[in-house]
Amino acid sequence: MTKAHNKENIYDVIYEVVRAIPKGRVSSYGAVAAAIGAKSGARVVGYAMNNCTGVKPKVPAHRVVNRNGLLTGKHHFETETRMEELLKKEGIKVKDDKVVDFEKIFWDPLTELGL
DNA sequence: AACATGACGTCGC
DNA sequence: AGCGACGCCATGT
Repeated sequence: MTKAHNKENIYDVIYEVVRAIPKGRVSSYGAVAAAIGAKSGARVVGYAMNNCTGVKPKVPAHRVVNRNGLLTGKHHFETETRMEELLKKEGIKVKDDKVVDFEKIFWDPLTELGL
């Protein structure tokens, strides 16, 4: 298990960035990783997402996809369809487990946050 | 302390 | 263009 009472974990930073993603927008693990300083730690971002299942406030992990715009983590949600359902509900179109117009709705924290 | 795993990314074939 | 292998960082055993 985690350190529990540790502060400012790398996850907290990741959650913060993910929560900053506007509705109707999506981001990639690599982009978030770069935003937190771990540009090569895309895997760590995914790891954090896996742990965000019981994190407060709720983390919109469904807005985070891989570099291909593919919903690679849909299997980790409550249900496999949960992720695309949430995305569609926010106005994001999902086709074949892939985000439609991913490049257009892509939200880069490094740019949007002014980093 | 070392090995194995993972919701990724990039290079190579 | 599609598939495979290696590399990166953090976590768990």
